[in-house]
Formats: sequence, structure tokens, C-alpha cells
Amino acid sequence: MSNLHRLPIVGKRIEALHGDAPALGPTQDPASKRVFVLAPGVAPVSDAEGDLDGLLQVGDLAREVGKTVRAIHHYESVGLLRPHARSKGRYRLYAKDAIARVRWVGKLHELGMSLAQIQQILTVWGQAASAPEAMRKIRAIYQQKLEEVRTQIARLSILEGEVEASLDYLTTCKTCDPNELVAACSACTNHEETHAEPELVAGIYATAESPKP
Amino acid sequence: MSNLHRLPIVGKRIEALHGDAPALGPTQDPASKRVFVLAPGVAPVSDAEGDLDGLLQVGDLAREVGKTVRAIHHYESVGLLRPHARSKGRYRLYAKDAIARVRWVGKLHELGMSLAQIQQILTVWGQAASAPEAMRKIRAIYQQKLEEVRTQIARLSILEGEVEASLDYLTTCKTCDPNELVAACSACTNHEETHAEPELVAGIYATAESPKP
DNA sequence: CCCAACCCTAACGTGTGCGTAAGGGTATGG
DNA sequence: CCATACCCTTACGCACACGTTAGGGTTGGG
Repeated sequence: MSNLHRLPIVGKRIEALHGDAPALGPTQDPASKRVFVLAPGVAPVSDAEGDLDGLLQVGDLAREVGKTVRAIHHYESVGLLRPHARSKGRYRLYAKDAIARVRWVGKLHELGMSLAQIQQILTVWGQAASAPEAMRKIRAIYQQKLEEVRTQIARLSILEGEVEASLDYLTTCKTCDPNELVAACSACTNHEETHAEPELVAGIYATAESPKP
Repeated sequence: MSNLHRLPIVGKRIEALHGDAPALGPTQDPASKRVFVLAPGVAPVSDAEGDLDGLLQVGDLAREVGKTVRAIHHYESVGLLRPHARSKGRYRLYAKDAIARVRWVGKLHELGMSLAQIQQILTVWGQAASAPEAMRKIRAIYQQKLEEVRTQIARLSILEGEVEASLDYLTTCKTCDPNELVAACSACTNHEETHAEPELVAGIYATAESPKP
């Protein structure tokens, strides 16, 4: 569904990778304002993905990984990615492994790393004297990330439990007098005493209001 | 606001300290900006924190909840909190329920809500016509947050698995020739074929380096 | 009275990850 | 030649949650 245009390649020849999944659904992003329109009258049905020469323009790459062109540019600007070549008109041309790179960035970002931190990994990688050494360092980073993500999951699980407890606690309110005012909540005695008031509930009616009209 | 679904990975907080050190007089520690000292000379035994009628100064509150004074001020500026009184010299004085309020804010923030969103809850609460109605709305909000946090946990769990798989995959590198260069990794055949190369590994050696000196 | 340790109100600064113009080429079908 | 639909670089803007001066009062013990 990408453009079928052939792009002149000016730079050095880049190793073209082949053998990837051929038919990728266009996967239009509905939440995005980005418009993925086909050229009018063009319906690239059988010509699934193989861009000529196997290189991708930045827009193709962006679509492939679900990012915006701006994001790709940004990644490049912080040293996370570089086009393998440029067209005669200075269009960025990416090999397919750029897809893996961007996805990799995305995952690490989801793991809570900043782009700068992710870039550090590449630096570590590039400066390592040997492959085993590089991998040791990468492993160390990943090991730490693993612990962090586990900690985070634990934290969220606790919060999950607290939200559940609060919802449970608040079910009692369904039986409350419909004319009762919120001001009375802080002195409410309708809740079971078996459960203490959750912090996610108690904090609501502290003596500090909001509206300042 | 494209990532409302995203929850903060990690929350930093300041360790809440309690001054229980012996009376050393006013500490002038140049290494620490924040000085946690009890009133010099006197260590009140039973009257642990009753500054004025059981009210807390902003610094006391901050220490109690592990936030900075600036953060407390900020919360006030966005309508999340208000002092119950002011001293003659316009010092903010908080009742103890302010502690619950701030903790409540902290938890909701950890759940991925912005301060503005949290403030919305207070607005909803304050504008509700009756207590049961207010609680219904709160429950709806919490219900949604519960789903979001569960989604987030699921996402992180997947990532956790991927990191684990990557670490597992990279163990093979320990047996790699110590003189092997990183450039050879992309063509490495030492790894078991039973597991495909994890994306968290593959992305590292795409053809886009970093150092641009 | 003095001083240290607090507190006050602005108000500007910071780090992150892009969004959004602005102004202008490039590539290709018709 | 023209109309699209891409692409380029540069650069300012933004949302968030505070951090950080800056300049100056307040509190309370000694």
C-alpha cells in the first residue's frame, strides 16, 4: 500500500534484506490524525510490500512501525537511527532492519527508558571491544530493566488492589439515602467496619476543596 | 494527550524522615539542602507533632508524605489542596487530613492521572447533588482506572517476558569467542534455533549507529 | 536583641517527546 | 506542464510536574 514509486538511489548499495512477511495489513491508525491515503485509483493488491530495492521512505517506515514521520526524524536526531542512504533528492531511505530498530526503541521506551538512555545502549554496543563484552553489558542493562519492570508491576498490582478495595468499599454507597449530602460522607457509618476506609476514598473528603469561582 | 493509557513507569519519592536524633542543636549541614531537624534543644515526647493546635506547617506535611514543599505548593496551585488556616505571618497550616489528601493525590498520580484529572475528581465530588450520586461518579472513574491499570500490568508483563527471553537468548554469548567483534553478531549462528531472535536483541544491530563525533 | 531555620510570593527554568507550522524541493501519473 | 503526494530543514510550541533562584518576612529559643 505504500507508494509504488521507484526511487533513484544515489548512495552506495545497501545490502537488501528479503524474506520478511509479505502481506502486512495497512493497519490504519484510527486514533491518529495522520492520513494514510492511497494514491487515487491505485490499489496495490498483489504488490504487497516489496518496495523496489527493498528500501523504505520515511513515511513507509513510519507506517510500518506505527509512528509518525516526525518521530522517526526525532529518533534520528537523538542518534537512535540513521537512514542507510539518501535518494538523489535527499530523501531518507531505510533498509528493513530499521523496522526492527524502531520497534526496539519503542519497546525500551515502553519499559520506561528515555530516548537518551536507549541511545546509551547503542553507544555501549558500539564501543565494546568484543562481542561477548558488549553482550555482557547489554545483559546487565536488561537485567536491571527486568527488575525495574517487575518492581513496577508489583507497584501497580498493589494499586490495583487498592482500587478494587475502594470500589468494594463504595458499593455501600448505593444503599445510602439519595438525599444525603456529600458533606455527611466524612461522618458516614454505613460501611462495614471490617474494612478500614481506603486511602483512595479517605483522601477525597479532606478539608480542602477545589472550586474557586 | 495521546497516551492517557500510559501509566508512569516509576515514581520517585523522597524518603519520609522522622527526626528522632538526639538534640544536637540546629544542624548546619552543607551537604544537604533539606534540613530535617526537630526544634533545637527539645525533643517533645508525647507531643510528637503538635505544632499549633495539631496543625502542621507545610514542611511538616511535606516530610510526612515524602514530598517537597514545592510539590505541596504546586498541588495547592492546581486546586488539590488548601491549608486549613494561616498563621499570623501567613504560614500555611494544615490539619492532619491533609496527609490523607496528599497521599490520595500521590496514589492517583501513580495510577497515571494528571494533577488536572485528579482535580476533576474533586470538582465532581464538590458539584454532586447528593452523596450517592457523587459516589457513583467516583466509582465510575475508579472503575475505568482499574481497567487501565490492569491493561498496563498486562503490557508490562509482556515486556517482562520479552526481557527475560532476551536475557535467555544472550546467555549464549558467554560462550562466544572473546575476540569476536560486535560486527559479527548480526551473522551469529551460535544461538539455538528453537528461539527466534528477540526484538529486544535484533534492534541493537540494525544498520544505524550512534557516535557522531 | 540575634540568629538559624523556617516560611512567603513571584517567576523563570528544566527535561521529554514529539506536534506543528513555515518555506520550499522532489517524484510521478495524467 | 500540472497536480498530487510525498519529502526536506529549521525552529518554535506544548504539556507536566515540579526545581530553582530571588528577594524578603516569621518564629522561637538563647
